[in-house]
Amino acid sequence: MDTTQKTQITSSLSKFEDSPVFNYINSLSPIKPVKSIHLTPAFNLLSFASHPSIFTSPHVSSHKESRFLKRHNYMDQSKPVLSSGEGTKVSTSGEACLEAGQPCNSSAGLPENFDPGVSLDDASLELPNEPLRYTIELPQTLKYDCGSPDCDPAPCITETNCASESTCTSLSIVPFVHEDSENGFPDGGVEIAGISQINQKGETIGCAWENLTPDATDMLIFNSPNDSEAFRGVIQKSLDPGTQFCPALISAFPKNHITELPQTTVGSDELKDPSLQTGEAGVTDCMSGSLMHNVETGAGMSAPFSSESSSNLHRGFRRRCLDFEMLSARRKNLNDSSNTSSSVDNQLVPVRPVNGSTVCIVPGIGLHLNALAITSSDDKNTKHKTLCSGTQKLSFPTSTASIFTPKTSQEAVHESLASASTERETDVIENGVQFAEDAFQASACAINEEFNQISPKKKRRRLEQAGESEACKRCSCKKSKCLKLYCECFAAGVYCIEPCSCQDCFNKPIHEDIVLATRKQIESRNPLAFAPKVIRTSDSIPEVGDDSSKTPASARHKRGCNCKKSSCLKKYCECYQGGVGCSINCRCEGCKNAFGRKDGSAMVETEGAPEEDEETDLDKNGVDRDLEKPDMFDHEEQNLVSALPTPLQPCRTSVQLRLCSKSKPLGSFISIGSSSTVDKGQGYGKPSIIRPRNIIEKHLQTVVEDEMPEMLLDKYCAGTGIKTSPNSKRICPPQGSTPSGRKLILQSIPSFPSLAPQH
DNA sequence: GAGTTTGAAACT
DNA sequence: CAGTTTCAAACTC
Repeated sequence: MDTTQKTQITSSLSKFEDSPVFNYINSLSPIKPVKSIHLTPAFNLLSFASHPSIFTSPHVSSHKESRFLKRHNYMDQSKPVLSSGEGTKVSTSGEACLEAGQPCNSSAGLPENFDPGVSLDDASLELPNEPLRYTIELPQTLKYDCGSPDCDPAPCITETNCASESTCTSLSIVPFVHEDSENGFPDGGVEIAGISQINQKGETIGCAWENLTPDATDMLIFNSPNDSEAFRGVIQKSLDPGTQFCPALISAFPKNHITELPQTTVGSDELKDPSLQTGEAGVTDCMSGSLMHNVETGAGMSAPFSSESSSNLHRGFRRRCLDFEMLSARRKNLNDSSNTSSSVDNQLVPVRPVNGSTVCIVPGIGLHLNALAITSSDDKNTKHKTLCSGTQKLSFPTSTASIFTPKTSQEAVHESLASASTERETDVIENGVQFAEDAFQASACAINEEFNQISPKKKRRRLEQAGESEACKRCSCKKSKCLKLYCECFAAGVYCIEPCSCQDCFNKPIHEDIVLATRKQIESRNPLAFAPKVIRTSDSIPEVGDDSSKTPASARHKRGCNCKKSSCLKKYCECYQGGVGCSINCRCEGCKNAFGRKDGSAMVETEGAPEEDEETDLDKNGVDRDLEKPDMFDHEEQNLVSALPTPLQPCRTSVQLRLCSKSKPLGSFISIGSSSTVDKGQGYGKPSIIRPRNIIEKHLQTVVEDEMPEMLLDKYCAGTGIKTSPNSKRICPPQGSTPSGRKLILQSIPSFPSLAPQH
């Protein structure tokens, strides 16, 4: 722009400003023109990862976003500490913000003004109420903060300081931008806005703060022994009240939906915790889902700031946060785009669980999420142990439910879900739910991780021993560089994290390119390589069907096992580990799989009735079958409730696996049509075990798994003509893979979502 | 915590 | 496709 233009603009602006109309608008709108301008650029840089890359998402998008969000979170935490000064950072935008922030903090102590009272409160409280406005309001809050006398106009977030550093402003501004749609960041704006509407409040604030705080969170890695403890306290807090969680969920939900959710719980609880108040904003941001925020906030908050503890916690979360962020962003997008179902499909795959509530899974992200979910589950489990001694069953994985624990939360969720009449709404809600779950799980996992960080192995063992080892994926690869399927993390589509004890790990966001490339390679060899190992065969795969009965549940292992010495009674056996019975596909010797023997006899164990006709049964009513077998949990939560405590591990495993699959590619795979599949679905192998999990999870899991396989099969088998299973084991049914209904679903299914970025 | 066992994954 | 090797989880002590 030429100076002339600028001058013109400025002049015009001044005119406008002068005009009463402008004033009026100004009064109404929180947005400040100036900020918006700065922001746009910043945005680009920051956020957007936008697309989930294939695998994704985790890496790029997540990474970036995560950072973005993270900061927020951290900021909150750090806030108190901030003053200390981290001006040093320069590199990232966030860092830049820091600089900007510093001045603010130091200068005026603005932070306090800024956050605490107003912003936080508003955020937490208001969020539920006025989802839509958040975007707008946030800015306002910012304004207020900044604008507030306390904050010097100059130093604060506002333009002057930040101006130089677009990031800073950008963050705060973001919301504005979004609404204003001023910038050309439609996406960014949207996503951001979408990501955390709720967050926005906090975020916005958080942003500013974060900026101030900088990456400290990232940067700061403390090994404070206390962390765990601090965490506990926090976590417990967060966990205890289901209510808290609710808020998180609420936040997770699309704005529209949010309103529906019970607000009361949120506000009160969160507010109660001082810690929450302060820290949450940031946390929520990260979580986008806000799920995290409870936990984190609690953590962060609780520790009055031992930056250390909080930092650690955050770190742990971070990873998860990324996912969440991703999810949230996408969800928002979905919501936004919800109008255009098609678009949505690509990104999210709404699944309809039993209840009819749909769950959306993010494709690319899916992996992550899935992984997270899985991991989370594990983590959750672990947490439960530690945190909730009593409630083992509450598995985080199911996470939301468990987390929400309190019925209230769950109920609220359900209600919200139920409330949504239209599919979209349901979808959205579910997305929200899922998201929340994911976030939650992630958070949980993160927490656990943090927790566990001390000694991954030990923790791992503990968990495992506890039977929850599976929760968060952790690997200890030494030679594979975590770029092969040997690596559980990689196989699960997630990045390795701190708790991992791997060596020379390349499965990190930093090496995203490598990871993706490797994934592609592997997928090229075996398209199903990253598909869930456990598939619900019954419907989809008749082949097995022949003796579908094999697997107790409708679920089966994708390739089948090849056990020779373990008699399929140990986790060495993937079928057993997945909580499913062995099937024809298995080449095991001396199969004694408790979930169902290869010959089919075993299956009986669980049930008396053969599953054979799962297809028929499922087709008719997946439920029926399930009913027969506890294994199957259909989707129904009911079953869960009744669920027996069978071998937890298997359950978990199965669940986890499913989750993983889910998270991975599955998400992407799952298509809208899935509903049908879901219905059928159930089948986890011996799901009975699984019950503990939340309903939601179940739904998700079931859906995902079931569908995935089918989809995969269909795709590969029918669609591509590739019949093979990766191993050459029959994945595709010789005949027509799916009997009737399923195929439809498959078609709808996007494609192999797998990690691979866009093929 | 170290070592062994096991079976999937990868390689030939 | 089958056999072998590599690898890391699962398991045991």
